[in-house]
Amino acid sequence: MVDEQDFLAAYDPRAYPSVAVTVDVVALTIRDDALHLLLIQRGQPPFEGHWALPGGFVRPEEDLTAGARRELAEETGLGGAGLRRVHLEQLGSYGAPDRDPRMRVVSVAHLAFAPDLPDPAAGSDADEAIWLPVTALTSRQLAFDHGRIIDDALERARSKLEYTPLATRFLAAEFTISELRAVYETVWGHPLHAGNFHRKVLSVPGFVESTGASTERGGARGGPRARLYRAGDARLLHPALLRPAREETVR
Amino acid sequence: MVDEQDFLAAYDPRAYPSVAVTVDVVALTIRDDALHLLLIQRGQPPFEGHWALPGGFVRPEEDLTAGARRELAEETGLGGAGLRRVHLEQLGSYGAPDRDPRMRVVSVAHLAFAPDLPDPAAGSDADEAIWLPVTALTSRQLAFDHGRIIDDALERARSKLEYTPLATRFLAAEFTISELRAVYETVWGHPLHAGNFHRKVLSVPGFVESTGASTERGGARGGPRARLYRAGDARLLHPALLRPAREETVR
DNA sequence: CATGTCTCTCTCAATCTGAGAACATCTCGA
DNA sequence: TCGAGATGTTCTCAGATTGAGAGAGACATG
Repeated sequence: MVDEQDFLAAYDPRAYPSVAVTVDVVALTIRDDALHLLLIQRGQPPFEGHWALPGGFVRPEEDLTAGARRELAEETGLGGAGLRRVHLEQLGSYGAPDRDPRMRVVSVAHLAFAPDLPDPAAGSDADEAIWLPVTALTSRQLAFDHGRIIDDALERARSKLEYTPLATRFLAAEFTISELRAVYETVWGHPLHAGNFHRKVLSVPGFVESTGASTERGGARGGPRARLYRAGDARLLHPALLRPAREETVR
Repeated sequence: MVDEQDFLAAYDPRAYPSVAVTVDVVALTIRDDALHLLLIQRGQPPFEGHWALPGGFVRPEEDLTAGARRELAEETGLGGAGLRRVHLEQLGSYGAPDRDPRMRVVSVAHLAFAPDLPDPAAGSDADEAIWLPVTALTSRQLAFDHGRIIDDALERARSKLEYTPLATRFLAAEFTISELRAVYETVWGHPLHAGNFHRKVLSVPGFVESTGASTERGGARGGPRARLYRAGDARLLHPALLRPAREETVR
């Protein structure tokens, strides 16, 4: 069971064939009531012209999450203050031996939830980064195994909204219950009952807290001014805000 | 933002400083109504004499999960057939720059649920592997950041029992509802109401299916023979089997 | 064979959810 | 300026789910 390489590596990991480690980020935001993610069109082979997640090699002195935060900052043009409202978590690692034709590359994928951000400045990095609606993904060619990473990320995002208050990270610091509901409807992909959602959000301890203020105007198409809330101090929703039953996905 | 190394790596990842990638496995099982995990006492520095998770370097031709499965097989002595009943999933990656004093090592941690297995054969691998009760962890010195990995794994395990039927992976192919309840009580660390648990398990579609048979004898301390079930075809529990409220952990 | 344990079912109250409705407030176009 | 329509918020009510307790019957042990 113990081969020569393992034996050497036990004393000195440098004796083992090297692997490159990258961090990739699935950055999600909501624009015009549609879920968007940040993609970059590749300028060189492999997969030249295909779309890829923002990412790059981990630097020697930085932690994995720090690398992801750096990549996100580079591609969005966001500074330290702006990044603070962005949620970033590790999604998982992807390391199939043939996922990069050049050499063995293990990618540590991350997932980010961001409020609506301006379009990336074209000159901030060498490549062209854009916010693409997830519904437009099928028409784009994706590089490497990024299609699978994105699928996993979207499912994680849907799931996270159920038991964490992270939906608020898609919104400004102050928001209305209806705006929060729109986040859920966009990420989950189906409408929710306004009254029941309202009741549920206010009943979960620490989900949101009232600012006391209201919006300046009513809704664009009518309706009264809405009360404003900010994110509460809960890290988990209890009881959770569950998606309606989805029998198909269960088996 | 684009430094020399990034620039080179864009064309050839080999130009980038190398990182070692390992897979580690937090293998959990239940013995004598106590949660145990597989640990190995290290025979060489660094952390000589400390306890570590089974793991090792990823081989060039194997996927991450395949590497974890191989490590698990080596340390448990389990063959292909035995491994099939073991649940294995990726937990997350740990890559703090200083987590291994020798060089930059990124570890892709995995989580395994196994039925009660025999003690590892002493000669199956160079190191001494044992099943240690998780309650005894505080008295052992753990190598690297394996303490944190184990903490994360235990929390993941507790959470997984809520919304997946994976508790059955701790049991033999056929089991009683009481044995299943014992798994939950062991992993969650507190007793459950027998009647309500029974009702819930049978009401969740696809969680368990009846074999029609019953145990040969009653319980060791009395009681009727119990009906036997096997795992159903559900991959998710819907509605979930939630832990009782835990206000403390929420904020 | 008496005692205590355990499986399994049942009841009841409390809570939560889904669906619908009521009502006041506001925007917009006629 | 006014009416129509949309929206925010609160209620009601029925159905489902959960927590707690109780009880009938089967079984091991001494």
